Amino acid sequence: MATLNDVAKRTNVSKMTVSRAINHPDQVRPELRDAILQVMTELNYHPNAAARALVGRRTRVIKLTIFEDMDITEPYYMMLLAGIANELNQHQYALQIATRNSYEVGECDGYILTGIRDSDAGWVARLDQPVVFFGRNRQGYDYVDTDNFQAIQTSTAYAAQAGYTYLVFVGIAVAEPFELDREQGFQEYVTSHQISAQIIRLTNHSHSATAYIKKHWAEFPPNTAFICASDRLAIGVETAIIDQGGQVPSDYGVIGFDGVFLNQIAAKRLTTMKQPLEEMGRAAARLLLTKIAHPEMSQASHNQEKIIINSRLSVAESTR
Amino acid sequence: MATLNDVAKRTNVSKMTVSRAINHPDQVRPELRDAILQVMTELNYHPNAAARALVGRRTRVIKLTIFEDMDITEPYYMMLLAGIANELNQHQYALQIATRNSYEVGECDGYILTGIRDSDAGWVARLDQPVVFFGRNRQGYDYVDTDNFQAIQTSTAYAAQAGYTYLVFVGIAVAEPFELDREQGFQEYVTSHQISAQIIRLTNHSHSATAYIKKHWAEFPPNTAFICASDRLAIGVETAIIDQGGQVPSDYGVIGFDGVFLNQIAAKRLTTMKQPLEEMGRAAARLLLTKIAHPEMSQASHNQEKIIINSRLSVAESTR
DNA sequence: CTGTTAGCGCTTTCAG
DNA sequence: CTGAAAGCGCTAACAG
Repeated sequence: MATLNDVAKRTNVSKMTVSRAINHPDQVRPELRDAILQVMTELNYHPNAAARALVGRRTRVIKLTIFEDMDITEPYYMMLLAGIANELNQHQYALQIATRNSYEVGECDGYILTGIRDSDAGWVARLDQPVVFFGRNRQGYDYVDTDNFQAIQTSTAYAAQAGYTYLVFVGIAVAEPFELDREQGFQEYVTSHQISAQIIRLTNHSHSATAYIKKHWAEFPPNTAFICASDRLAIGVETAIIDQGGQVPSDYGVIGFDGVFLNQIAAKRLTTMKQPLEEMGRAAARLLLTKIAHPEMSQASHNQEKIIINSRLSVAESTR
Repeated sequence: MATLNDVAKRTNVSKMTVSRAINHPDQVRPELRDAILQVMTELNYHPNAAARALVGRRTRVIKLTIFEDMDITEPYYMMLLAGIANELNQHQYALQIATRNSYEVGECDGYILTGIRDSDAGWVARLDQPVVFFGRNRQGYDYVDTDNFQAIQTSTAYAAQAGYTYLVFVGIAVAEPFELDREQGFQEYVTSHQISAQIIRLTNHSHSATAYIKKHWAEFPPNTAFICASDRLAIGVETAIIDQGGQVPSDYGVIGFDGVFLNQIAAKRLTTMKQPLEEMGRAAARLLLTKIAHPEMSQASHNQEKIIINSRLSVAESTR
């Protein structure tokens, strides 16, 4: 491994000049600089990250939490991760994966947190570096999210306008902000438009939905649309309808949420509220890097920074 | 941030003694050691990773490649990642995500590679740290994999013994070792047992399978079983069969591959060859850490180290 | 068992 | 524009 010194000797300058050629190119005579750069590639020189981190107190490492209880089989997280990684890489930052046991192994310049539970509040508050959340949170941390309230209103309005006269919201039985926002979006829409509707809450598995819909089939006359809080639930609903002999989309509509992958797998490709996760990941990374670059910003304004990225209804074969 | 020196002063010893209390506890008088440990927690001292990396020439960082062209929506990768992260964390190693553009930002002690294409051969060969592949490879790198040949033979044998008399292998149209092994496993089984069979190759999307099966429906008499190279294809096959009015599993059997997640989503839960991905990830991490700990091992024996982890047939509702 | 010395590779002063 | 000195936090190697 070539060091700064190796390059310096070969070029007959001090290592400081080489260092400057890298970090402050304008402070070095152009021809000298070019000669140095030349030698650097010849020697395949790469600055030692540890040494830089030691002297500069910045590691160029960002940590992202991945927890076991996060249902990591959701392709969701991988898309996020890819978006974050790509954005960080453009800025020469590395992405490290943190788990509950390892968030303190090795230093970093900032954290992107997702899947945090109330019981994590303690250590999260003690983190000594800037933090960005993925998903709305009540603790006042900056975050990136989509507007869940408005997304479901859009889905619901679409179903209503397509002429479905009975609307069912199939939600996930968790008391998280994202879910409450979605339910509320549905509720307010059907109330203000005086549409017959009901809300059901299930565990987020396709078979929960299938079982529920079959069991309560009598409650769902033709011209019912199901607005689901995830594609996983939507697939289960679709399976149940087909199994009962219902016609999709002519008699029954199904709308999912996420649009990462499962919507493509469904027998009738799902109409779904598609979250631009790659972009959301990038936005989280950018926000964090900005906070790192401007520490005063994080301190001065105590108000919570929010980046809301719109989801888009992707219309397919499960609605008319 | 407390440093070694802070702890040393508070304890009235030299910082070397503190260092020893951490790294070579047996070389420090027990009572002194306990006092030091006590002060360390009081001061919330954590060794600086950069300083250690600088002096020790080991970063305690492992990089895992995640490429855009890897179809990262496959929950597959996330499971792998989780397994690797968990194992590394137990050994106080951090996991970093590398992309094609960023594999050289920051040092590491080793690489776990997956999704590598022939065009990557150049930079892969130039990596100056131990490497473990995920998946069999022709370039002679150590790897972790499941026995694809034998896994498909098991699936095929299961279908035959269940009394399905016509067997169809639904493969993925790529010329990768994993796929060739699977096809060969099928081929050899049906040949040696003189079973009527055919092989088809499709892009790995459920709708490719649905479309193909519907179009060629006449070729598949009752008592046909489909052995698929992925759960994604299997779901598509199942959808087609149901759509054509075929009975699963009484007249038609479907067997998938992977068993991560999609098998649960299918209308009839899939019988599938379940890869223990979390365990495979852990195994890859362990193998790599062993190579790092014993560099001589990597050099001395030029033969390729292989860790083969058995997949298990998980029987559900799509076969009788 | 404990302390001293030296140095990992780099950058931030401060002098030229 | 360029160089010399000092030090980031830690540990290996040698003394005691």
